[in-house]
Amino acid sequence: MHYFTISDLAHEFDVSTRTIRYYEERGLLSPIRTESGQRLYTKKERAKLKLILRGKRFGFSLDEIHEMISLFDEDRTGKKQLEKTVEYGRRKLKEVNERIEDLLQLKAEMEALLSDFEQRLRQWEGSDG
Amino acid sequence: MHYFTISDLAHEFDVSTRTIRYYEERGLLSPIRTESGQRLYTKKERAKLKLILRGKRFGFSLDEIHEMISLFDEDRTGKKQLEKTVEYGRRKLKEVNERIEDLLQLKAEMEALLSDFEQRLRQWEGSDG
DNA sequence: ATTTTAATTGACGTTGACGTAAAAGTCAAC
DNA sequence: GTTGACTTTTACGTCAACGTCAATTAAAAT
Repeated sequence: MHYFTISDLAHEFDVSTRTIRYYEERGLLSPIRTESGQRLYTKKERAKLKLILRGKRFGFSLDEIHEMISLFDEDRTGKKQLEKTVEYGRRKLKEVNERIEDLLQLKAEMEALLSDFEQRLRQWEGSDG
Repeated sequence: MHYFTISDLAHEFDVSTRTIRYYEERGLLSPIRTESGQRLYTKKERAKLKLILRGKRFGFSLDEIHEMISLFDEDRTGKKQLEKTVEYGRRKLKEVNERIEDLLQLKAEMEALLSDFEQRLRQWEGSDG
C-alpha cells in the first residue's frame, strides 16, 4: 500500500499543512509515523480529511465534524455501541435534511428575486435598448 | 404599522441582543430610533435578520451575507446597477446549487452508512435478541 | 414615586480556526 | 557530502463573531 505525505494532501485539497496538523491536534486525523517521526496518511485518513472539509463547507464546527467522523472511525462492536451510533446517525441525518430544505427555500427566494430583476431588465431593453 | 424592539427579535430568533447590535455595527441592519435612541425594527428589518441567520447556517460569512442582503435592500434604478445585480445573483444562485448538490452527496453517504449499521444491528437481534 | 426591567454605548475578554516565525532534524538531488 | 526542499515541535499572533462587564438612561410595573 502507498501513503501520502502531509504536503501531498495539502496540495490536493488546497489547505495548509498547519491546518492538517491542527486537525490532528483536535483528534480528527491520526496519521502513522515513520521511524523519524514524519507523518504518513493512508487512503482512509485521506478520506477523513475530505469529509472534514466537506463538513466545514456546511458550517459544521470541528467538534461536530469530530462526532460525525467517529461514526466512520470507531470500533463499534457491542450492541449498545451500535445502537447509540445508529441513533446519533439518524439525528445527524435529520439535521442534514433540514439544511437541504432550508437551502432549497433560499434557492427559491433567490430565483424569484432574480426573475423579477430580469423582467425589469427586459422592460428596460424593450423601451430603451 | 407596528415595530419590534431588539429583545422581541432576540427572543423570536433566539440570538442575543449583542448579536443584533453587532450586525448593525457591521452594516447588516439599520433600525430606526426613538427620540431617546432606542432601536425599533420594521417588518423589513426583521426579514433581513431572518436572512442573515439563514445565511449563517450555511456557513456564509457576514461579509458575504452583507452582499446578499444588499440585493434585497439597495435602490437599483439604473440599468447598469440592475445588470450587476442580476449577474451577482446568478453567481450566488450557482453557489447555492453547488451546496445543495454537496449536501445531497453527504446525505447519501450517511444513509449508506446508516443502513449498514442497521443491518448489523438486525443480525445481532436475529441471533441474540 | 420608586422598584424592576430593558435599553444604550464603550471597552475589554474569549473562542475557534488557523497563520506565522523560529529552531532543529530529515530526505532527495546533484 | 552538502545544498535545498521538506518536516517536526513549540509558541506566539490574528481575525471574526460574538460574550461580558460597567456605567448610564429609559420604560414598564407596582
